[in-house]
Amino acid sequence: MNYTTKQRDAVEQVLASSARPLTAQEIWELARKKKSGLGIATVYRALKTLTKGSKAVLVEIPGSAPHYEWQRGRHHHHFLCESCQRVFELEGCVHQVVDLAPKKFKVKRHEIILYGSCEGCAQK
Amino acid sequence: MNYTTKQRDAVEQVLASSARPLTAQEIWELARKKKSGLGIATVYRALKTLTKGSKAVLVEIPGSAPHYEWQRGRHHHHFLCESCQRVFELEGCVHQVVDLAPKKFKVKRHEIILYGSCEGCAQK
DNA sequence: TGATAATTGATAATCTATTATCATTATTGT
DNA sequence: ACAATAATGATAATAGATTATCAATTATCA
Repeated sequence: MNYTTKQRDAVEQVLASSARPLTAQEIWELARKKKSGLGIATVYRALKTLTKGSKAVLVEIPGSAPHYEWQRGRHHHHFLCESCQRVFELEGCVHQVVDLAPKKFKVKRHEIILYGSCEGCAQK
Repeated sequence: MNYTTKQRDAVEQVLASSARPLTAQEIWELARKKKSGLGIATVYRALKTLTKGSKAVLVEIPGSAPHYEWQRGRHHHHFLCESCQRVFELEGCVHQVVDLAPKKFKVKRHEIILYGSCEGCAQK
């Protein structure tokens, strides 16, 4: 009940080799170069399997389409370039942000999202 | 070209008197108590006018429906209670978060979102 | 008060990402 | 190679929030 297929391999390879989170569309465009004829539905099916297995993570950034990123384990945050619309991973964290909550609130997780221009777009 | 109506007043009053961001549905339910028969479309029309005029702001939190909050001017962030699904405003900020971006990136704004349980839900 | 133009309520339509459907094709264990 | 079953591709369908449409109602001001 879990065959190995070229379509799944293609999706997994695309995600695993990307330095930044990608949209389902981007993944589709890149993966179909490895497996022509690949359907978008199969991309979603593969993404679903990967996220359920904790191999990939859905990244939701207000103001942009849903992105998917390979699960590399380390805690990090994101940057959305409002010019090219690409999402970048940011290293590190400012853990003190959890102190912004009232003392009686229980903070389980947090997100820090920066918006602006990436290196390439900032130069123009 | 801008009549004063009870429906708009109702929507504005609901938003302006709420301590936390509300969804369009919540605003509708509260505002129709002030103006019976109020339609959801009118709520959206009022929200659109208010946000365009910078009197209200759309608050998007991954994992929850869109919320709207009255524009009170002070910089702040949000907390989503994953139990009751309500969004709360948090006072203050940890400005160092902007340093998470690579030096050549230009950071224009940022969002900090905390997730967990609000006071009421944490007790249960 | 009346004419004029904006607003409203009900609801159909839209939008975008994702899922369901189903006939066809491919993978697996024997 | 073969039967059994899972995976695929094309596309219709779905979901949730918001917008468009349009006849009926209402605010405004001369």
